[in-house]
Amino acid sequence: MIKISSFNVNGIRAAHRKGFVDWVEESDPDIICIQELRALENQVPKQIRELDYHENYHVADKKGYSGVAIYSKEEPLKVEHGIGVDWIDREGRIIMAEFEKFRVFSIYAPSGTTGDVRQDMKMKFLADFIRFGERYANDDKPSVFCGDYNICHTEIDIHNPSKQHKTSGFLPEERQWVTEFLEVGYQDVFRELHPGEEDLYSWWSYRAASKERNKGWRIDYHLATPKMAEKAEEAEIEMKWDLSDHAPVSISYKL
Amino acid sequence: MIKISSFNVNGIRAAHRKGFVDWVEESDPDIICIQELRALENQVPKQIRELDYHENYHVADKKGYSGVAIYSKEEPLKVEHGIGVDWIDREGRIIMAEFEKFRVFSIYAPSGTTGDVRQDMKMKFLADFIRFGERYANDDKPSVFCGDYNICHTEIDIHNPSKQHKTSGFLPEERQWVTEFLEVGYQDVFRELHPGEEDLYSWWSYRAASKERNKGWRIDYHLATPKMAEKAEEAEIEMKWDLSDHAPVSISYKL
DNA sequence: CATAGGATG
DNA sequence: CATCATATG
Repeated sequence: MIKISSFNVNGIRAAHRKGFVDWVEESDPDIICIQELRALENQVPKQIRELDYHENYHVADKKGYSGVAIYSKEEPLKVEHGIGVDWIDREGRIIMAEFEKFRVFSIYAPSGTTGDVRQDMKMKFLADFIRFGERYANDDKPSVFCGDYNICHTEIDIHNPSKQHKTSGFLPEERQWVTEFLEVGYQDVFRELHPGEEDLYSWWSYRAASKERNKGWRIDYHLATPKMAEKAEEAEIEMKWDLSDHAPVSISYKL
Repeated sequence: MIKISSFNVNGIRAAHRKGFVDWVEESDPDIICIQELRALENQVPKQIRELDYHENYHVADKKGYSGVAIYSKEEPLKVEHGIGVDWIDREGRIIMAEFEKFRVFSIYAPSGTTGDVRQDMKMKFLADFIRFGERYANDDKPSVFCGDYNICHTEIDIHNPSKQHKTSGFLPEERQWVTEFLEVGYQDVFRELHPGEEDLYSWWSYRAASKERNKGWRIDYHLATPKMAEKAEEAEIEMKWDLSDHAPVSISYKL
């Protein structure tokens, strides 16, 4: 069994102060897909770097902004950064680690909440990203795209859906994009293991005590090819840790 | 007896979080000369504004920067802001409150620690300020200029003096300026009440545990005309409070 | 080392 | 509401 966790840490240094290392030791994932590192590699706290994982990073040009990583107990056979689109790759949003039996991606899609300019870039990112996804959809080697997509797919993925139809992250065109990505050949592994189950979220606003009231959004996914998804056994959102505004989404695969 | 406190709060909002109101209630000064407010008047915490003091402010153009105030139990007969030099007055460094029997000033001299440009401005400020001091030196009404001058006068006003002769705040020309200000007709009231006494400081760097080791500087003064200084009875640096990197310098005058 | 404001989420 | 960068001290 391989346990893979997807976790937007909202600043690895902040998460470290709140007990990131305790989480790693207790949850003990084999692979951790990190998003929003908000640090350069050499700014990652020493206690984290001393964990028994191979670390691979893809950071943004801009300091303190974005950045993804994959930590793995096993050393990857190959690591790739970005998707080959310059402006995207300078924002540190995609990294891939290839192992003998599968590939893992750590993905951080742009947020569109700050206005039209960023919303337009988000949609551009998504358009390019779907083509990137097509490259791996029919490959013999199973793949899983873990990360923060900043989109809730369906009404049960967001609290108070009726009031959110004009909110970035739940716009019709964004939700449609998730549907299209699934049509390319990916499966929403967490949802398949918890079909129809309500009130399962992976992000809560820091405002208005959203987490204690569980007024959240499910925007962090494992999107996997069928050969990967069929191996999934158990999926959990690790809500008990308060390390970030997101919670780790951890899934065990029988590989 | 009138107790006047001079206190660089290093951000009134931060000082408030650490118990500024407790200090006011326990120390109970009649007049508080505040420096480095680092807030607009309407950003001052409500609990402070609800204290039983008349408040008068002189803030900087730049938000979160500099700013002085005088809080007084009695309402001033007159309040004046600045010294009539535009660039100085836009930095919120001087306010005067006039009462029946005396005048009080709250002064915040520039720091020169960030480099030559600011050091030059500090010396320019001091040159203009000495002319401002001359206006009140021979006035019948006693005056006291309370504040943070960012200068240690003599070797006993700074820890480790032999190593500081090239440090902004203890440069020969700065120390000479204090001497000249005294020659204009002001007295260093705290020092006159504690002549020759060592290890009396009003500021400690936040670095290297300077305060617990009492590795400080005395840069906050009551500089008073003779008619004011002769009324001083008791002077204390209130080190027990940890509200700022400075401590309040409180002197009681028999007026 | 600490306080602010500003950008970003 | 929170994290980070930058200016200032």
